[in-house]
Amino acid sequence: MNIGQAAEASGVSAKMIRYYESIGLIPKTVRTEAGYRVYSDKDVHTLRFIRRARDLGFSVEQIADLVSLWRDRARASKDVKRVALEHVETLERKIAELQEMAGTLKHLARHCHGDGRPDCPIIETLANPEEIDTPGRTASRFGPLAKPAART
Amino acid sequence: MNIGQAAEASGVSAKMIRYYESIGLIPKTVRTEAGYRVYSDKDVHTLRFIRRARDLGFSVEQIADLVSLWRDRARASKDVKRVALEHVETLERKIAELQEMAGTLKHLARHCHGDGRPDCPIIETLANPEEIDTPGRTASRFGPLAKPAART
DNA sequence: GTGACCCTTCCCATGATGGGAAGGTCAAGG
DNA sequence: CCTTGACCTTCCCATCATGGGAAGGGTCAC
Repeated sequence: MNIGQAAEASGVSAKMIRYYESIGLIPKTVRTEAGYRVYSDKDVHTLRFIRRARDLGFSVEQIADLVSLWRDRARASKDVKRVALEHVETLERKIAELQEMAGTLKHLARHCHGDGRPDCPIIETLANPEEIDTPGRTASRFGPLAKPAART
Repeated sequence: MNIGQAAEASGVSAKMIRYYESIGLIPKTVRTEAGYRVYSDKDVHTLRFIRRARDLGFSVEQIADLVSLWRDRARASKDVKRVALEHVETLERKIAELQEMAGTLKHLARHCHGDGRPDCPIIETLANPEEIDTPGRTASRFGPLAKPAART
């Protein structure tokens, strides 16, 4: 099977297959005399594994770990679980970060007329974070400002 | 004020200030005879605006829009609101995507012993997505597979 | 043998950011 | 006046996973 067919069958683009090979995530394949890469069904199976792991958001580095755990029939399931749960933590941190952004924006947008007039708490808060809208009740969502943190 | 002081005062790194200038997000500054960039308090104010917008996850492109709306005293608040709500939608799509990943993984991890034994539904599902764990009750979280979508 | 595809490698771009090198500038203290 | 250290300048490279595209060669069916 050529790379195009392997790509089709696995859902991983030919470009990415070559890339994964170049970084060592998958081994170098056999080549035809003309230099074409040749893939077996087993290779396609591996590629599918990789694609599913990507779909779950694992980094290539983590996938390398997962693939080698997969290959290792004496693996300890706790090692797999650890990789997975670490990733879950990363995902949840990211989710919380995005939720904070969305929450702040929705709060601001709720108080923006959204008509032809120029006054707008969104722009005003960006310009001057001292909680100008709804003075009093609502706690400052923009106080310490979504931490300058992990810009991932 | 030199770039280092402007960076300090605004929370935007000197590197990024130069970058923002290079892509036209902020105008070219005055320079001293020696070629040093010089910043005013007004410039720092703009940089702070930009930083807050970044903290809320706006792209540089959106920030360019926001800055020009900010400058435009005849702006319509609906234009600001539109930019904000579009971004909220993007954030929420992203959040949903990450939540699906995290949900799937937590589900799988819940059924993984996480001990020294090799059998592990996480790796097995990656290898063969035909819902091997808890056969029966639980709906396939891995059926159509987290869509190959937006790998942002 | 020719056209329609396929494959190869190589380079470039993305987005926002940091690292670092090589060299110029400035202010303070000796 | 000169040195030193902190700052500035530009330029290039790296990140991460992915796609685009060019230039050149291979394969196959008609």
